[in-house]
Amino acid sequence: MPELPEVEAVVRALDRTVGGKRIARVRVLRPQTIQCISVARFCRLLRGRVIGRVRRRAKFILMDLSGGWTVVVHLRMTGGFVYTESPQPLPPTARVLFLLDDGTRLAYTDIRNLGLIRLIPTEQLDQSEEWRRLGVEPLSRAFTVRRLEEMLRGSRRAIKAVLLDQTKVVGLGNIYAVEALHRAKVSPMRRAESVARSQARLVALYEGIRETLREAIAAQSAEPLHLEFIGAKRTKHRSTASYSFRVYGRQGEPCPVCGAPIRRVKQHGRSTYYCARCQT
DNA sequence: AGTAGGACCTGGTGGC
DNA sequence: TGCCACCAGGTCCTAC
Repeated sequence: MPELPEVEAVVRALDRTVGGKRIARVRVLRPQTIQCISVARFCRLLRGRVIGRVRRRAKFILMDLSGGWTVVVHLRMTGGFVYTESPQPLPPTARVLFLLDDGTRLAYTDIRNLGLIRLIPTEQLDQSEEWRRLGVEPLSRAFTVRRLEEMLRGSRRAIKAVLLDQTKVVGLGNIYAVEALHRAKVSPMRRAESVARSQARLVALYEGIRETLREAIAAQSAEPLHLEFIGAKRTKHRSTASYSFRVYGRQGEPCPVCGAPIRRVKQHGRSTYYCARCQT
């Protein structure tokens, strides 16, 4: 589920629901979810702190706390949050509970247990090696056609692989990389350097990335804010309720642009969907 | 510098 | 119904 638009939706929902509340107590149901710090220390350091702003960097969720600490969450594939009044039952996938002093509680849930939570001093965030390596935010002003050109130039990798590389540009995952390429009419298999050489393709891809992400974010925020079910994944088909994909998951269906059947191939072990007629 | 492949985990789906 | 293979939105590691 979670690529940039989904993480952004979770961040906004969290900011509205738990921003400003005080953490009374923390219960860790699955110790391995907490990284880089002991569970005891994690619980002790969180107790009594007030949750300030909730923000996002790349696909990380950052909850700033009073006293200069930040909770860092990465949802990976199946992480999410559930917010409930105290007596209500918890989902079986709850891994960490944040009990708030107004009697509500926030549960971090994760089916596959790939997600992670850390607690680090806010000021140390920017200094970590991992943070430094993160690429540009695609919706920020720092991301320009020029910047895109620089990151593609000289690379013989497939363009899709570069879009998924979080040290280049952050936030795109398998779905939105595929969607952006379709919008830009660029083949996922085309070498990055050859995209860089064509100004038309470059601009189309730049716009494709931004429009795809903007639309997905807009679609998420058009949905009613689920207070009780923030983020968690539960879908029969893989489309988000109000956002349907142009090509992702649509093998064999007609391309929405030209009608040719959408193909599915494996690239680096992951499914790529594209239209062989209009993406070149 | 690349890529392929596997690992981490769990659950859902479709075929037989 | 049971069993099995395969699939999944992320990232990291090792071996070529």
